[in-house]
Amino acid sequence: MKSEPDVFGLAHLQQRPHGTAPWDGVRNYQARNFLRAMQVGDRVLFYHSSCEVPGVAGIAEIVGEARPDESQFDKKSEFYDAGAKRDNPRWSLVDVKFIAEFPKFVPLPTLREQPALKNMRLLSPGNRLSVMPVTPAEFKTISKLGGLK
DNA sequence: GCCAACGTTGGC
DNA sequence: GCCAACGTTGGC
Repeated sequence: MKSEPDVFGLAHLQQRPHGTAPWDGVRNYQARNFLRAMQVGDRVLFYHSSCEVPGVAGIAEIVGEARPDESQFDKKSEFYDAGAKRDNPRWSLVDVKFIAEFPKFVPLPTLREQPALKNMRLLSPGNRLSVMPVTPAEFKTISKLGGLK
């Protein structure tokens, strides 16, 4: 899952009560579908985007499966969607919990150097999805680079 | 259903 | 700030 560290980084998640926050504001259908496929207990790589050094900062976990994202109905929200209907919500969110910050931040160029990650979706050209799947092997590789087992 | 225009994301 | 790669919108 991607987020801009200046807006909501891994440190922000850690500081929340119980290290938990709703992952709202996803407004892309593909990303939404990946959110809806998530299950409680799924581990998440927390990626920092649009910043000085983009890369993976650490690990989070899904603690609440997909439910309607209330901000789609909130006219004052930047995520308001006039097309979303109460009886058939268009956008979902999941609840995410902080697990660990990597002892070693894993910068994007390092990810690109790894042969084991050459097929990773995150690294494919033009990738703009803020939520995307990761294989167990990719997860393991990146965790090791980050200094965790 | 096609496609141009436009907006957004995100690395650099 | 630039630009490539999308996704979305709307005219036709």
